[in-house]
Amino acid sequence: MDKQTITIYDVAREASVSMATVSRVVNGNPNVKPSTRKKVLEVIDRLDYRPNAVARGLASKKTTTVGVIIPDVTNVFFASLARGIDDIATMYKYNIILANSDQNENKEIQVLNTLLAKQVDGIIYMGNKITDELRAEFSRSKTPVVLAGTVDPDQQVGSVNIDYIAAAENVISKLIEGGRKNIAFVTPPLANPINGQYRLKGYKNALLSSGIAFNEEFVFESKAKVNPGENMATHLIEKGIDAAYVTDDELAIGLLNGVINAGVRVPEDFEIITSNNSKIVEMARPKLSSIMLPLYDIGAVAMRLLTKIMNKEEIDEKTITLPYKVAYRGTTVKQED
Amino acid sequence: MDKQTITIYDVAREASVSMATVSRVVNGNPNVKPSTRKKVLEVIDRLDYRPNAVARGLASKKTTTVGVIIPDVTNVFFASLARGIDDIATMYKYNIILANSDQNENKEIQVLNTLLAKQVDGIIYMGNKITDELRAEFSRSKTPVVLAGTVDPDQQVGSVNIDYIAAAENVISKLIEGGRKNIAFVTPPLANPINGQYRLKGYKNALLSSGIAFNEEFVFESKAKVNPGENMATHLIEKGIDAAYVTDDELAIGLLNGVINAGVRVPEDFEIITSNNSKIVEMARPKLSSIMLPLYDIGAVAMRLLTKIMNKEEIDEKTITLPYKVAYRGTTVKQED
DNA sequence: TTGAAAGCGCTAACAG
DNA sequence: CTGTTAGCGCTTTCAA
Repeated sequence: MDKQTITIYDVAREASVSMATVSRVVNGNPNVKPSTRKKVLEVIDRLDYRPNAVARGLASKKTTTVGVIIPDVTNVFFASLARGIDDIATMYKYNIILANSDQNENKEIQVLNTLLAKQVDGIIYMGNKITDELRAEFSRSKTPVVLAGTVDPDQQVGSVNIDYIAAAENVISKLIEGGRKNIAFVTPPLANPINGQYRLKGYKNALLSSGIAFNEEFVFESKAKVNPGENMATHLIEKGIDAAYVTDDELAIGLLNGVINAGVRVPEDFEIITSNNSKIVEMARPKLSSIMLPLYDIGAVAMRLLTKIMNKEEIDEKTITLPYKVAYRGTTVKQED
Repeated sequence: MDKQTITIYDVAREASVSMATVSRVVNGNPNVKPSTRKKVLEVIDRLDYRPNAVARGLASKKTTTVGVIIPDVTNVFFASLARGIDDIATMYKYNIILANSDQNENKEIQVLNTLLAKQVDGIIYMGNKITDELRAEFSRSKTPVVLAGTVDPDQQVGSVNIDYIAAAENVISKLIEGGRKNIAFVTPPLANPINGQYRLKGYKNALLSSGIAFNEEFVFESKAKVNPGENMATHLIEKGIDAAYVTDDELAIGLLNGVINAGVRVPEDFEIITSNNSKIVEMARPKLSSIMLPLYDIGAVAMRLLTKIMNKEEIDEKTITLPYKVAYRGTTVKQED
């Protein structure tokens, strides 16, 4: 036979109290006489009783678990956000159900639905473009949603990001000040508004204020992987590119390696600055200069915001913009700020 | 008011059947007259009914979610395993609750308990050493556990790994054949039996069969990070090391960069071969030679094994050893197998 | 093929 | 400070 699972009822019987009282001590309700509490606690310990969270969830309509939709855990960028999310979740007694979406729209909808079926108390979404269907699903359920490292131009739900436009503009301006004229904008699909709208806008702004004409040929779109980055190097060099602002770290390290392999000196003849400051930047040689996106913090703050919403606390501003810095390392001439 | 959550009861009423019947169609029970099924399905669609998984879990005692204990999602090695786990989990209609443990014993016990409280149907554990307390908890509950990329010398629970001893012995022998005499064993804490027992044993075996004496001074223990690896480089060089077998990819890329920065040529004067073949190997320049640990597969197979156990199917062998290959790339003189 | 009814283990009024 | 009593939304016998 199975070891009989022991319930709140068993504890109540053994302690000669009602299950309501047991429930109270389990939930830390102060309205219990110390001696009673002690007695109950003893029995709980003796019987090795463990409250059934599922039953709890059904009765209280709260599961203390939040759903996290992530493109791919294997991507250091998102993994770092996830780590921030989980730490804060744990701090507030929540668990996370992690689901990979591969940025695939159907999968996202699908995953969202099973998350809602599981009655998660909230959802953190990381991804790309928020499609209309997804937005519709979000607003159709009353389950709160917060976006982490993901923008929704509509700002219907909470979100945590940095000012991508200003950050890009900032670093590109510095490149220009340093004398670079032919600066490439290297990025994964522009479909992601962070790249296609915000960062690209920062890039254009920087060019504009320096009187440099925007050249569509200097925008390179590719998969966010090392090899594509490495392979595109000669291509950029042939075009006379002398610096690149890259929006993904894997792409950046690939490009860096490709450029060096082609015999071009970095940073003397070719500068590179990337955007996420994930741990990849220090695996590079020379180490990659980068906008210091506070990855962990974005995840942590997003989760914190979500706890507030779930808790129905007052929110001053649900669209949060975190500060950022820039780390000038080995792939730029400028080595400090 | 809240939008009233619609229940199986509402569907039953609207469709003029009993909730039992609705339950049957929702669960794909064949004992329902096609016309009835059709009618119910229509109502479900019209009312946009979504079964409450929590209630389901309570009634059926199955949650279709498994707990995954991971040291740190941010670590590419574990993240890759997690990806394999999630994909197979999804395939079998399970969701995963992901919990970071930081290899911290208390946290692990703690996490395990909340996972059990949430009535997960199974657990996948990734980590380090299985402490006695943890093992005790594992066997105390009837919830099945499978280890992924983690060994338990006791083999009480299921596990998926490769033959770490043979793999290490293999690559180190090749290094010796190539003429290397002073080969370092560079590793994160030896407390993990994969490193401290298995791989180290392979290292010793290789030395032994070549008549080389084991030198304790050639074993370097460090954190599994890039910087420690980079910093230890000169240290190794001073000791006359001319090759290194590294058990962690981050450590390996750090060491590689450190060695090159010190002006030593790789692979001509110093060879490096690492162990996990995570995506880090191709971020290195030259690319890191590595034992091809089938990361994704280990996770996938572990989850598959778990589904079988949860399903109470016959298991031929719960201690699974996957095959591996070796990729000789730029950090070894030998460039093919 | 379908329905009635008894739980699953716990929370949350409500009463005392 | 403590007990009684309804449910929470669904699965699952057991009958019909």
